[in-house]
Amino acid sequence: MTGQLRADAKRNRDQILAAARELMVNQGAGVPMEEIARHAGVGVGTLYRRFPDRVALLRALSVHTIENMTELARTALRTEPDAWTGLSRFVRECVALRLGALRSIVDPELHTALRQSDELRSARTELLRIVEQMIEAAQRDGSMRTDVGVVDVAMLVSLHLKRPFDVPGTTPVDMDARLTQLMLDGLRPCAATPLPGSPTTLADVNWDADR
Amino acid sequence: MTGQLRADAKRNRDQILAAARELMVNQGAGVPMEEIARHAGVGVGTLYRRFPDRVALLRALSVHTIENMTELARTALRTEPDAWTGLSRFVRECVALRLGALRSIVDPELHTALRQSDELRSARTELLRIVEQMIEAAQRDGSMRTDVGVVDVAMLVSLHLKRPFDVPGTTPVDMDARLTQLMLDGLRPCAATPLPGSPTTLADVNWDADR
Amino acid sequence: MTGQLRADAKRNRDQILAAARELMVNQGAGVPMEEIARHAGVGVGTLYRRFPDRVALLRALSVHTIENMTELARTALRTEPDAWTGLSRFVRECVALRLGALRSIVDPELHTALRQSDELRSARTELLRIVEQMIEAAQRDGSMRTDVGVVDVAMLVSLHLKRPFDVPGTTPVDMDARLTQLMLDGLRPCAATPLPGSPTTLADVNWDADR
Amino acid sequence: MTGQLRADAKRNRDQILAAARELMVNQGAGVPMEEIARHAGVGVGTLYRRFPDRVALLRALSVHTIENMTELARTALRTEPDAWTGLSRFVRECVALRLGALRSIVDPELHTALRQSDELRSARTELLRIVEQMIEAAQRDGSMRTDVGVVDVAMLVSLHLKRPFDVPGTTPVDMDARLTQLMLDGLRPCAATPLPGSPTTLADVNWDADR
DNA sequence: TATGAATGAGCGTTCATTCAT
DNA sequence: GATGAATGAACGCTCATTCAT
Repeated sequence: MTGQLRADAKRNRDQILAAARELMVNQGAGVPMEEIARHAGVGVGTLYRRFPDRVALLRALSVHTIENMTELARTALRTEPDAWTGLSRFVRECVALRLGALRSIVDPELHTALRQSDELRSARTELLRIVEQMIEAAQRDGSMRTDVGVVDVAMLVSLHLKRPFDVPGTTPVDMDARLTQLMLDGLRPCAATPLPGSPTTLADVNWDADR
Repeated sequence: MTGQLRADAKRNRDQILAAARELMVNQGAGVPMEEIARHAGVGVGTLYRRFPDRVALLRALSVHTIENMTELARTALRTEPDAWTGLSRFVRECVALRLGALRSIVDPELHTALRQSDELRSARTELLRIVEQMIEAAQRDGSMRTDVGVVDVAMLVSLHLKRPFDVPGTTPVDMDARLTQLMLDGLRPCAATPLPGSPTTLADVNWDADR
Repeated sequence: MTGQLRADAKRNRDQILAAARELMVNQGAGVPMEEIARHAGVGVGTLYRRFPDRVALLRALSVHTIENMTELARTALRTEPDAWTGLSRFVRECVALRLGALRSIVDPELHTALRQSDELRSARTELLRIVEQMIEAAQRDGSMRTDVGVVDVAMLVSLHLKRPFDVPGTTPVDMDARLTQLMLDGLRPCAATPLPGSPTTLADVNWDADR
Repeated sequence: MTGQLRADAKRNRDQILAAARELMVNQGAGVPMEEIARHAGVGVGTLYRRFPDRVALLRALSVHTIENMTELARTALRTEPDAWTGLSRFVRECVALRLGALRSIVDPELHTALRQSDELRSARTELLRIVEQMIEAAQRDGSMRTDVGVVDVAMLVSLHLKRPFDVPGTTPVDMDARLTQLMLDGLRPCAATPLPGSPTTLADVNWDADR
């Protein structure tokens, strides 16, 4: 009985998240709440019942997204023959799906609000730990330069999540693939020019300063 | 008399552009027009007299910015010993100054509006031509991979114009330098993995499709 | 079976009324219906089943309150040695319990809606009749000025139902007692300054004009 | 030149305050801002330009009102033959004009916000000082009971600012006069029943606790 | 010509009420 | 009969743009 109700509610929640993801990734985090509701096929009231305000919605979306990414990372690590291939695949998938794009779209004020969330914090840490494993393995077997850490890679990927402009004469999907490959090549040991500073790893970061 | 007035007017215009640049780069293209006017030390009315609406302001700002970049590119080309060094310097300068950041901040709707401008179009072409010279020279002397074109590089740089998040435990300026270097290393011939598609050069692009 | 249900229903009804009274007296008649329901430990649906809208709830609440007051008046009349003492006690009790405060909290629009109720009308008449008895007796034995009627007293008391501001340095309960005493002293014959108009009694009032 | 503009602006400001006073006194402090604007003959934007939010409007209104009251008190003190007559006149005028009614209409939350204002605080103190002079003089010459202080009187008057219900068969203005007279008679020495606590004067009150 | 006042459309959010479960 | 999810109208407030001075 409650199960039924919950099913409906759950479905609504999911539709809202899906609509929000699509609209926010394409048009920025400022999309009118009403438009999100409309796309999800519900009234604004329903949206607000699930997510008390825009920040809450963004938070839920971010956690959801990060969990998707974690899943992708795990699969890549498990499935691919070596760490570097796994990492490359993971990065390509993130870019293709624009997973995580939200973090980069958010305006500074919202961004600050987001950082407060413990749930987000721990989801992020879990993800980064897995990516760090891939990186360390790749560095150990010599397929990746050793002067970069997870945080460097995360920042790099986050830059690539912005959808590039449409340039008439090119196809966006090709452009994406080319840019991503250029980024990956920059992580290889061969061309490595010494970097200023030192690799930024999970251990270096004091996330608590966020609080 | 008119000379006086024109001087004043010019000054107003410049102050407005400066204020707009600073505010928009830091807080996004959505900054209230009134705040821009206040920072520029003029009334809103004056702002609107110079730039009939937000898009016009953005357009002027973009042209101005591109002209700055062109200047930087020219100087780098003239001053540095070889093309690759010139290109690297130019890229680092653009990133450091966030020149061009506006294009990437702008929301899609504004972006479309911007593309309509002939003035912008020709300023951009002029800039890209110079960068293309650097690229071709660097490719000729073997210091740069040959499967990329100006447009690829431009897209790549534009991704790096987004200001990265503050990660507690790192300094933004270091982070910038590291990420930029990684991007540049990806453009070197040594690690080059074959790219899908073909290098996108000025000649390949049909800008007219924008109209 | 039905008995069970009715008992439950009755209990729900009472809980709702109690919650509504408490919240409305303290926070005004505008309290969200959902908050009332929550405080009563029921769902909104249940609240709306019992009371089709806010006005109906208010009406029930008012009737209930007036019945309480009637009870107090009866007891005071029966228990106290003389009419004036009885009246004073009744007034003090009403003020202390903020009985009737709802009438004064209600915004004009709701107020108009309330007046339509026959049930309310007759409960009120019953109460006023008893108070009138006390007044007439007190006037007869010389302990109360003779130029006032029930309606005057009722209006006066209703003014005193508004909770006074907290003034730092005073205790609300003391303040209440002082203000109430000042009001009662004004009803004594001794200081009586002639009043404009004539005493307003039950007989003078044409309640039907409300309809 | 600015004078002209200011004249217009000033006129708008005054119209807004007048509209706000009328609507708030009659319908509570919750009147839609848009309705206030409409009554004032301006757009909402204008209202918000003058008063950044509802609290600011209420604050301005309160200060304005208190200043009116101060003026009335001063005149009464100067003009009437003795202090008691002056006080009576002042009280009657306040009631007739519903001056100060706003303080009593305000919902608790707004009320708290209002107390923060230094401007309001000092206007109020100035008013209370003058009323205190009248009270002390009246007490000295034996025309007023000595167990009450300004704060008691202020609270009493504030209760009487609530507009009484329309009772069919009575005229509101008569009702006002009768109720006010009853209040004043309660302040006379003759019928005085000892009050609990002690007179609350300006000196007793620790307004700073508000901050 | 520069100013900043005025306008009103638009967005975020709340809440009374309805209705499917 | 009880529940609480869904709806949408309404209100507070902001900001782009216009226009009187």
